[in-house]
Amino acid sequence: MMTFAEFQELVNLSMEALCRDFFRENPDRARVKKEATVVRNLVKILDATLMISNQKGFQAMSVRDLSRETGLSMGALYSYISGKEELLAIIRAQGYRIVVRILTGAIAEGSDPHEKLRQAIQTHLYLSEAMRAWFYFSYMETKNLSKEEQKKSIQMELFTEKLFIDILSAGCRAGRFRPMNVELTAAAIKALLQDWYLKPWKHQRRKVTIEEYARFVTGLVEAYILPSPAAASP
Amino acid sequence: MMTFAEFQELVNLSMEALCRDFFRENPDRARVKKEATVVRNLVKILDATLMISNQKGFQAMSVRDLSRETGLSMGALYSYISGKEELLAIIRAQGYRIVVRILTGAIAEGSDPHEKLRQAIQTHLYLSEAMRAWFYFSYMETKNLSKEEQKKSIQMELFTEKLFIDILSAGCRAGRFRPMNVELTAAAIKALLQDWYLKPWKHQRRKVTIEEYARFVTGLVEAYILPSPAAASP
DNA sequence: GTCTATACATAGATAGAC
DNA sequence: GTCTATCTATGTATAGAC
Repeated sequence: MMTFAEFQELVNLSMEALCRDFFRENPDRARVKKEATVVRNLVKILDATLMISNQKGFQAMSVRDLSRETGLSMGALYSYISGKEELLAIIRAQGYRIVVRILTGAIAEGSDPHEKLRQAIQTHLYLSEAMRAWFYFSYMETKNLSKEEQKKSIQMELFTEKLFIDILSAGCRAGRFRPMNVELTAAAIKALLQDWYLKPWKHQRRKVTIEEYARFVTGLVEAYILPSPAAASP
Repeated sequence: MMTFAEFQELVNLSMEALCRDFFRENPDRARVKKEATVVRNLVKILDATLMISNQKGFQAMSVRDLSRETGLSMGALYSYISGKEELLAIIRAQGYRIVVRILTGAIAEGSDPHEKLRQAIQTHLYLSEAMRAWFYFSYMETKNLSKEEQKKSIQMELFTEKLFIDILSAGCRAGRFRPMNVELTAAAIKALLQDWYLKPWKHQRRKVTIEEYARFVTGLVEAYILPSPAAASP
């Protein structure tokens, strides 16, 4: 299996790459035109937004906070973003694209259900670690968004959960996994994976590495879904 | 095992009982003196706070929102609370007291580790369902609190987790459970229990009852911690 | 006890100089 | 491209009539 360091190197998830993509797709969005400048400042703005929001909440973050943290004046800030609301849309949309791309790519690789499941658990964990601030933000702020944005958030949760549901279902049909409620099981897997980035303080304090955590979750899930040795032999 | 309806009837967790307790302990806190009035309005205020905050976040809830929702004028509101901040303190403190009381009480009842574990899982779930708004609020707003209040929140998470750690440890020592990383296992149980109130929409949509969910979590955890039949027999 | 009216601070956003 | 100064809306909180 891949280590987290290898994963992080393999997929370039830097905020810079993300902002460059965004600028090239929406070149006329900002008042400023030079790519290098836009990317440089957009990186600052988005990084600062995630950091401040994850400390005290997006709503509590004022644009003045953002100005102080980025070193840009109020006026400069508003030449890159149309307002606070747009920040939410950019962050969410760019994040989702990456998540969909990486997760579906990783799962396609696996051959049998068992291997696919391990791969999905590990990739989901690694991805959330590489984009921890984004995942945390996305989870915590969802309920404060507009109804429409909330819907997209829920769709994303259900999309990633569906990846697990499909793997589990395929495994059941193939007789590799024992019969089970695949929806509940997939929901449980999601909850375990989310706990990693929702409570970083807990795992840091106990010095649990992400590789250990991946093995633990895999073991816990497998103990539940694999046919027990006793039942399988006769 | 007890059903949720029975649990809810057994322990009276109404907001009214909670507010009455609070008033009797802090009789000189509010400007208003008549118990019936204070309790009646405090119930309105706290209920409204939880409802609005859980929809758009505590920070985004204005005192004017609170005034509209409770039917009390701004002036009247401020004769029950000293400010928005105090609301947080009241809600958190009263909630914690109840959680500690109910959980420790329920776990003391169980005899052996296995029974205690089931009891703890079920009670934690039922309690979070009976006080769903409070649990959701507590989870979502923690990161937005003052450093000191955050510490109390984390202590609470660790306290309830410790209940599970102790049960698991006792079970391991008694040879009833197989050897395991009890801290990781307890953390996983917490994550599964929290998922119930963090994503009510998911379970509602799938028509999963809380009794079913309790059985599912118990089954999942037991599959992991019980010595496997194959390993146990020789 | 409850209300209305209001003070005062801070928020988001923009105009126009440089 | 970036800054400072400023507008307007909204927020928390209080004073004082009833």
